Amino acid sequence: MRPTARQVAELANVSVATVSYVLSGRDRPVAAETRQRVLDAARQLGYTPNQAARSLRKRRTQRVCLVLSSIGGVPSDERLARDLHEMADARGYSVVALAVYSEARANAAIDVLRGGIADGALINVVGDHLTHDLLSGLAATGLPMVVLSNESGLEGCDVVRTPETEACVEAVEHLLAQGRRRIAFLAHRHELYRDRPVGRLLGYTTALDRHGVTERIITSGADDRVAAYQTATELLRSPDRPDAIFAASDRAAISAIWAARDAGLSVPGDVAIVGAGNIDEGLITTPQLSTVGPLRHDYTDVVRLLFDRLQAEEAPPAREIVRSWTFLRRGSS
Amino acid sequence: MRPTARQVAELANVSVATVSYVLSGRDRPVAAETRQRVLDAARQLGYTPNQAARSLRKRRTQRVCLVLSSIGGVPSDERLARDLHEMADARGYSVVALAVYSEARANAAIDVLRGGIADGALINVVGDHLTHDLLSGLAATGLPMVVLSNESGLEGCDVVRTPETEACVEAVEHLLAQGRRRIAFLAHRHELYRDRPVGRLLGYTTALDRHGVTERIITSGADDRVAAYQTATELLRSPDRPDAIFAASDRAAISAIWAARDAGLSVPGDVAIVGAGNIDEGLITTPQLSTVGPLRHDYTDVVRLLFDRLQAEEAPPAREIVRSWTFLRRGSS
DNA sequence: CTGTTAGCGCTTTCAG
DNA sequence: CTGAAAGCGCTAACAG
Repeated sequence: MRPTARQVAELANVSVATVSYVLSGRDRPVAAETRQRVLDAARQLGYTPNQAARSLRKRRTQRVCLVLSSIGGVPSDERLARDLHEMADARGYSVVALAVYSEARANAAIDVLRGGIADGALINVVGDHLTHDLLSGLAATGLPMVVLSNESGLEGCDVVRTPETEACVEAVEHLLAQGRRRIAFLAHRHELYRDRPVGRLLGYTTALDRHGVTERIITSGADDRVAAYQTATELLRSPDRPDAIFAASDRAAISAIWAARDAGLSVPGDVAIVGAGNIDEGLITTPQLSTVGPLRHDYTDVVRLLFDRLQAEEAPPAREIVRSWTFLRRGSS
Repeated sequence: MRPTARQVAELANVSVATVSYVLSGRDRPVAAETRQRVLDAARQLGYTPNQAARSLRKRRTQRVCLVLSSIGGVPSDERLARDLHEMADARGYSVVALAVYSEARANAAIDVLRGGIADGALINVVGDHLTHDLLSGLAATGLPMVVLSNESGLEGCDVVRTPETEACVEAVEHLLAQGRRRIAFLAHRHELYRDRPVGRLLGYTTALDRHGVTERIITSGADDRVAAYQTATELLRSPDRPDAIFAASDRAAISAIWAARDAGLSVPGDVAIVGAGNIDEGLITTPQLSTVGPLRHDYTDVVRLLFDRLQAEEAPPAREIVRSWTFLRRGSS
């Protein structure tokens, strides 16, 4: 169905080798007139080289793979994807994205990667679908990869850490310092179904533990603006309503601000609200949203890690980047 | 680096053919004991078949490709992606996603598809990066594809239409019927840089034309919640503020509701607000958001189109689906 | 300057 | 029940 180099060669009256040299632009001297014939033939047939054959032969795909929890679930993924695409473009790579969603598909995604879909991978999957073993096994194949994860013991790849737990501790301590004692936490689902607290939830519990506050109000809702609004509304209309809400995502926190306003409560007077992620939208709420997160949303350093690895002669030592997360006090707390 | 079938074969003391038969599970009789030896050897070496080689040989990838404007830009993409993944899973396909972003990358994406990255494609790209010619050229290669587009003249593929223009006309006529005359439109960028109005913007201008209203207030902002908030704020604080805002996205419309409330205006008393897309979040605003959009967010019919095509013996005739879009009056208008 | 040829790693006849 | 061998479409020596 699709034309092959062979057909182009026949049409142009040259060998397939010449077709290959002309079209892949490798520096082999070829007569201008011949080159033109090949180009014409290729255009006429609508020829595009078969990537499977090419990468089988060259043993590289000129592709990188972005592995995410889902397509469009997490706001920061958008920036990560943009920055990756930008650098990939500049270095002549194309980008494909893979969504993990479930544990079953985590295995499938690993197989696709092991099957050689790309020369390298940038992995940002929250939750525990992509187990440590899966990741280690993949790294052990020699696939260049950089993983955004706070898990320990990841070897053979670059790791990007986000000290979110520490930053969340700081945020909750800030609330405690104001005298708030009934602090509710809106969690991401993936942080709830674990045997012990991790990540942002761990920040919450750690801060409370540290200050001898025993009350824990933990609900889900951070994954979803609507759920967050409903949860916050329930919380805020209950007789023993919290005096602070710490949400594991800014989106949920913003919903909480709206829930508070709609319930006739003042923020931060009646209830302080803090989010996580530092999305721009926090600047247009009334009051502006206090949050923990990165000061700048820039993943170029992360992305560079991957391309350094791809273009290195031999595998460089595993590197680690620690992204900076801080508490940003604004009007809502 | 990565083990090949040959190495598995040597370790198991069988031929590569046997390895292939055992691992790809095709129904060739093979002794239980031999099968086990192969399985063990494969496990021991951590063998995963090379997909490039496999699909070169089989002339199919068992993959489908989802082509989007961006990763995580459009809320409806999330549903589309989910539904596609679900059906792909059920039929034994994997899914890779491609983001187009710019015109340059549109060409790159087409090349990747022509290069045979997948057996079929589901394409949902707004704006004009993916030109009619690019799409037609791709369809002409025989690649099974379904395209979400209102453009006419797309041949050789299934097309999914969304009658958004008509639904938008209805929404604006509803505003006009209320006596609103200064109706502002918050547009998506891609609708602004065209020679003539299309899509949702066209709905806006058509309705106004039809009712002899000459005032046009067209701004950008629909792509971005923050920009929408700022734009709406400017609009609403100006001396000749609009009495209605029609936003090309619900996200922007919700920002506009906030902007109105923060400006001390009542919705819909002082200003009516209507969005587009019918996202769930419109149900938790105060007042609830009037919108145009689908009643149910379900893409299984769209996705089925693709898999029907993939699994058909010979190419079925091009089909067309028209998704239903309606005006949903709620509290904000 | 150009053609011939040997694979890349896999699947699938065809022989046994 | 299993192996040998051809070949998917391409690239890269090597030979001319």
